[in-house]
Amino acid sequence: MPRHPTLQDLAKQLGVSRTTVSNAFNRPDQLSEELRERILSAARKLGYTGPNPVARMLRTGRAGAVGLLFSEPLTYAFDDPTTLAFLQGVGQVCARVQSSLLILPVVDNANAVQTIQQAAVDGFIIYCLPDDSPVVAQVLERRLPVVAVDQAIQGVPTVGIDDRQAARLAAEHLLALGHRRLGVLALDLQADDHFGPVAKERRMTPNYRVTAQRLKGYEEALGAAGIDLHSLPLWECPGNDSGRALEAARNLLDTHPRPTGLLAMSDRLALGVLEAARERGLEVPRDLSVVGFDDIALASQLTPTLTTIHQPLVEKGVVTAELLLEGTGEATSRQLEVQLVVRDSSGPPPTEG
Amino acid sequence: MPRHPTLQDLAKQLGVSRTTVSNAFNRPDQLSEELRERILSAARKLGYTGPNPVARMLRTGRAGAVGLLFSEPLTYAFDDPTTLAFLQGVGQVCARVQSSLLILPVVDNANAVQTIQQAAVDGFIIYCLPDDSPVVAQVLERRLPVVAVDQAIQGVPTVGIDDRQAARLAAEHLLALGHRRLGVLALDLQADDHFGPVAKERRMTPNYRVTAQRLKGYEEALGAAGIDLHSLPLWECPGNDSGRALEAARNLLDTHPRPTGLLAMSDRLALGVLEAARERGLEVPRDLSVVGFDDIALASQLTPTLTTIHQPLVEKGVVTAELLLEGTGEATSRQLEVQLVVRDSSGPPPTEG
DNA sequence: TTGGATATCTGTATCGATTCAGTAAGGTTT
DNA sequence: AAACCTTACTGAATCGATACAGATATCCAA
Repeated sequence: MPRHPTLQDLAKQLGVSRTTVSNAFNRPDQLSEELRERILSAARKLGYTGPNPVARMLRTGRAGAVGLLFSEPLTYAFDDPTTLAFLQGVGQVCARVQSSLLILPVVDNANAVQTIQQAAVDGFIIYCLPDDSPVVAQVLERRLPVVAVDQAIQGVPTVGIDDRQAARLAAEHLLALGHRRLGVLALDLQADDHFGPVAKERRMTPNYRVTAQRLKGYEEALGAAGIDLHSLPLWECPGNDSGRALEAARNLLDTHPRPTGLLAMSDRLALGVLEAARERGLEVPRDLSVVGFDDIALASQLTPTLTTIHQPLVEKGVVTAELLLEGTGEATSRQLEVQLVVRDSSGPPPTEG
Repeated sequence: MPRHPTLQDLAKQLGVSRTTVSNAFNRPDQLSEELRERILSAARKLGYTGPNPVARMLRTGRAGAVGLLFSEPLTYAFDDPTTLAFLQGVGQVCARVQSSLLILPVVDNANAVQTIQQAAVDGFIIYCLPDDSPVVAQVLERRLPVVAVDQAIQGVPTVGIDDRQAARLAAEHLLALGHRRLGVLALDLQADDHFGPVAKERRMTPNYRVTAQRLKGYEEALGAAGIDLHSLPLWECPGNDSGRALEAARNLLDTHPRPTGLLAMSDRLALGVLEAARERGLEVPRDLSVVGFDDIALASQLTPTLTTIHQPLVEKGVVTAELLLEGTGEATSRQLEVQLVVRDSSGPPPTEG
């Protein structure tokens, strides 16, 4: 198999300089229309497919791609409306500046070193890695622009929300309605895929900032009402998986006395709660109130519609990408606004029988 | 800001050759452990972050990434369990050969030219583009390895299933149960996002091979039972969107006489049908039978569980990536096996009242 | 003692483009 | 007619690495 022809070959064949051929492709205004036509048609004849993108990258110093790091295998990562909305935002900006998205699935930390070192990108987005992940260190070593999402990393600009305040709004809502017996469905506290009730010690050492902050928010609101968060049942559902949330909710709803309200750290977890309630013959919100988090599209389409914390997911992606790609030197962190959205899944607790 | 140090700088500082420094990073067995240590520690001190991936690419001729082309904007593309399972398969193989995944959303065809020409990849996967998309031509012009999925392109190996035969199985199943009044929810026939009933003329000129083949399969089965496909109501739901399928199913179920069975070209569309039936107070399968397509994970978890055509979605991704990345020269097309999976959503039609 | 492995390191050519300073021809201004 | 632009094109330097063919030095067997 003969190798691809290069710009050099084309130039030689036509008896013009490499520069001129390059200009034919990149700066049409730098040469006569006639010569340009001649070059392009010769290119076609010769099977020249245009300037080699890798060589161009090397010369121009621009990769035309941003790297997106996930801790999860691809499927789990994408099978999540929150992530998807975020990606949509990132994609919008990428399209605008002619960049692509390089997906870097970080499965085991061993091969991550290679993957990260070899990625031809102009910058990285760190999305949902545990705070102490060695991957973060690897990324920083590349000394490229980095933006973290929902995560505080020393010296790295962050895009996120005030998770503590947001969670607090959710808990205060149920408390204001009169609920006192509550339960919590939590996202990952640590990166070990632990599913089940959470022992007190584990509650104290979460590795994911988002989870930690939201727990704190719940704790503050409850504390103000004289309730100790750690006296409440708390179930960890890793991977934001509504199937597992269903399982968790079953368990929470089978305790006595049954909680009258459940706080879910995501709408997907709340979905599992709604399903479990249906199974148990509990009517929402009459018998059980549920508050989610995120306000995914589905939240307003369910029956009943879901009371939740709205966060601007698409905007999060847009802001992140803009910070990374259009950042004028020193990028700074951005905190986006959240909002409690009261819908049909929450109401006053049932009066004691 | 001083530029990143290079391998050259490091070599000069240490008084060794570039080759040796390169070997320190890539072939530890080619130099003494002691010198290697010295080099690596000097690198750390100097802020050298390892061989520049772009320069390496240029020299080695390997990009370490595969390009994945979608016709849809990112969100729609990923918000689909079928695509996700496929991606999981691709991701597995990529991880094994140390490649990343470059996502190339092709929104408008104008900027697609740029995007495709500039993509630093070892090959392309064409996923769900209309048969006549100019993007396909663009990709072929790069003269890189290409594998198409569910799509027949001249001179390009394809991974897919026998869609016609599969659709036929679905239709035959309902016919064998005794159904005669059927309706169809179709995927995209053309790339114009048309939603609604499909006129006869449009049925004749589908641009998506998958849709075309499945229609043919239905037609064959129906024909064998003496029914003309084109006498049945057929509703197009672009984007594999269950929300739109709900809307479509409402319309199909409100016709008189009401169909006793609906054929959905995907499980997601079938989801919409189940929801519509619930709204109308129809019990499945007593009042209405539904057959999906794909056998996504959810299909076996719904109430009722969904009768559908199983296709190996993850395997599709694996085979595609293997063909592309590990292909020994001439890759050949691969057809994967499908299977009718009978579950609870199909049964005999109601006896005429 | 000599020929041949083995281990360790070097030097040059090359990958395929872009950049930038420069040149020659022709046209304009004063 | 001299001075000055424009337009259209050229050539050398460069981006940052890897491949490959040597070059020494060291050690061992015959």
